[in-house]
Amino acid sequence: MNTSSFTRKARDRQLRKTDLLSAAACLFALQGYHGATMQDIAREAQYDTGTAYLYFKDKEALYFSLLEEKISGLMSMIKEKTSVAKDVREKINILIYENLVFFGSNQNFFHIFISESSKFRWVIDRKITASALMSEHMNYIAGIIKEAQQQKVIRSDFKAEHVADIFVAILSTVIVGLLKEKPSCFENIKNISGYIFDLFMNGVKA
Amino acid sequence: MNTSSFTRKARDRQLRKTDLLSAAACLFALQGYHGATMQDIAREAQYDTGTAYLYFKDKEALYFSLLEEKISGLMSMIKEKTSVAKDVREKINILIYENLVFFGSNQNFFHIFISESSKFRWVIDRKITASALMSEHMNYIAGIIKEAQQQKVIRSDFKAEHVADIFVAILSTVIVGLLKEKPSCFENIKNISGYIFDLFMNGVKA
Amino acid sequence: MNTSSFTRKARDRQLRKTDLLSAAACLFALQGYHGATMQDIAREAQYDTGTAYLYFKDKEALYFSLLEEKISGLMSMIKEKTSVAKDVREKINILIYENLVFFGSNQNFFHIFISESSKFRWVIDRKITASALMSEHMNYIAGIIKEAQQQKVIRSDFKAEHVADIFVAILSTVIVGLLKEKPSCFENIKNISGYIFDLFMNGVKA
Amino acid sequence: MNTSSFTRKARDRQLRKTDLLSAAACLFALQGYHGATMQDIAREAQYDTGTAYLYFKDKEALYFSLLEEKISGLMSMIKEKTSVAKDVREKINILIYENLVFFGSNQNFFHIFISESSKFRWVIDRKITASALMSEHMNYIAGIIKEAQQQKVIRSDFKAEHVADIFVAILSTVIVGLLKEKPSCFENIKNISGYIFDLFMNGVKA
DNA sequence: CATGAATGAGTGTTCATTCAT
DNA sequence: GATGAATGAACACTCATTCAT
Repeated sequence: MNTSSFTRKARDRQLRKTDLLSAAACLFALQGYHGATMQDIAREAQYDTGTAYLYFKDKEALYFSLLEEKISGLMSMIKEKTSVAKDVREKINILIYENLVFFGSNQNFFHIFISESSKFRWVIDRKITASALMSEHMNYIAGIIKEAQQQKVIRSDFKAEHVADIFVAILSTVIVGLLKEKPSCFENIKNISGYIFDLFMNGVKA
Repeated sequence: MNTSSFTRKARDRQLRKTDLLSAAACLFALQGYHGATMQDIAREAQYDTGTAYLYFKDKEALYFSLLEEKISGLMSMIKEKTSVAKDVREKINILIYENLVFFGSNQNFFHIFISESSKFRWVIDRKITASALMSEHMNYIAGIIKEAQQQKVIRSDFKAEHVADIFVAILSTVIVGLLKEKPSCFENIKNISGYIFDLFMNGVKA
Repeated sequence: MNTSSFTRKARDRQLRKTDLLSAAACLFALQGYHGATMQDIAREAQYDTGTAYLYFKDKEALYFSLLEEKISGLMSMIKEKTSVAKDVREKINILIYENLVFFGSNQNFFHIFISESSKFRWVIDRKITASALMSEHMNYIAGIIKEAQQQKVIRSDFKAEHVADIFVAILSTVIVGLLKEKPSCFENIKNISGYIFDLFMNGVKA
Repeated sequence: MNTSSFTRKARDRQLRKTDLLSAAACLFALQGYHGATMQDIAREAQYDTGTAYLYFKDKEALYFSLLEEKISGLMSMIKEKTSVAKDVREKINILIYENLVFFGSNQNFFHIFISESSKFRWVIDRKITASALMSEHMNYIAGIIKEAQQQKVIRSDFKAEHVADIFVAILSTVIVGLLKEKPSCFENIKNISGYIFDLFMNGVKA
């Protein structure tokens, strides 16, 4: 009984957090970090202002929780899917494909993601904060790139980390383009994946 | 006499504006648009709060002036330098080189530039503002890409605008990498330019 | 339960508003619209700065709420009391009497009222705002005057609206005199009413 | 030479003051004391901001100079014209007539005048200032009323000061009405004067 | 003396955060 | 735990006033 009650409590708590994080994703994406107010977010999630503070220490914590939740979701999905790849080329293809799938169904979060990518550091109230998750994510990709370099699939004259950055930059740029044109066209993802892989591997020369 | 006095006044005015724009570049880069206060910016430029408002209608105007001044500077430099290129490959090379030169000596502004690039729209106080300058800049690059496509230098299966976006993304990513590692290493720009051109044209395959 | 809780909340809210309106009446009367700061008003009502904004959108809204509340209070009292008058002379007498009673116990507001009466228009930040309430009040009085004109109690060679203006001017002037001399002497209102009626009807000739 | 130079200087100085006072009259009338800025007033008079401070200690001084200049102009005119009256009834008639003439050609100032009349006291920056000129003006009128009372032209059961207040209130109210309807109809002043005298003396009864 | 740029204190307003109910 | 009113520090922006030229 205790256990189940504890479990239910914990589950409820997680439920509330998820509600708030969804609302936050929506509003941070639309209005930016500063433009979205805690009251707006709470109300969007159909809670009251103070309630948000029962689940998140402050606005920053809410923001980083959102980042953390989404990125770790993306990472675990990627890890799972890439683990079955027969070679590193397929791994990269899966990486691209899964990113497209993920951001296709997390379009709000994508806005936050790229805004975050473009930051070297996070400054709030003169206090610098870094997003550890973001680095972890980049490191994982860099790991795959390194593997590809060792297998002579990818040139080795650049550091894997840099190549990873460029990989993400190209991927993000294509997604931005897709979202600008028709947000719903995340259907033929298979094709788009292929294009991106081609672009990344072979560049743009004729 | 009148003329010289007018000239000096105009020059002084421009001087003050430049002071403020430099301070703004520094603080907007470090703290972001919302994080930087007008008071901080004014004080950084060694003026008083109200003085800033003699030169810029409001915070937004200061921000967009900064954007405008820098981007139009970058654009005019690029236009001038690319105009002497003997072919489109050289044009692209110059484009890369001049971007590196420019952002090497406008590192503060670079932070703002990429943060701005990553915005689909600008939301301030629920009012959406678009940066026309940014589009103009991208259009110019897209023009060069289109030329390259017509001359079969760049593949034609992507729209020029998308290729331009990817070009800027790769360029920016490399600059970010350079700034992260050693902000001063903008010396061997020639080499770096070559790498970027190669990356852009041929991709990362081994 | 819900109902009572709702009622209490609504009542509390009204209580807060009333507190703030009283403080506003006091400070606007003493310092004028521009002289009184929101901080002063809030503090006078023993709230903090931001609290005032929970109840009134902005300073102007607070000011006009005050105007509205008081004038509509005055009007409804006048309407009620004049409705039982047996003839139009008595109506006018009641009008005078009730004005004296009202402004005797709303002396702060009286300062605002006459300052407002002396305005042709309201200019805040280059934006013109008119006080509809004030016109309504004047129209009601003009209605009574018109009645008196039709019953040959008041001369008909002036437009009722102008006579109403003069009526209010005389009334206000007498109240100003009373307040200047001894703010507490609103006791023998009956007598004063008579004097005013006489003055209004018969003028000052010997 | 010294003398004439001194004279010219003094005259020039007076000229500048007059320019500024006219501009002030216009802007204070239109925008109110707080709404009109020193810069606006100076520019309206075609001077620079600082110049205004060479002639007036501060904004308040400018405002009160305006009041003083106009009211003393009005008073001296009234004194001159009433001095030739053959009896006190004619004095009062002249008083009315000259007020209409004066405010007809000083419509801007009239707005300021009535706004000032409706003030018991002047509060700027928590400092109370009284307008001595205004009292003097009222005292002069009260003197005429007293004379009329002694000559049994006006009833003696009210204090002369109160009757003077009522006199001014009626006069102002009529002027407000005229300005509202057609600012230019200050032509048939003779007629209007007669109406006002009648109203003041005999009231509004049929 | 005239100028008008610079000053900086002060205002209205917002919003992250707290806490009594 | 949930609420949402209260808080108060912080911000953008204004404008009377000064002072170097």
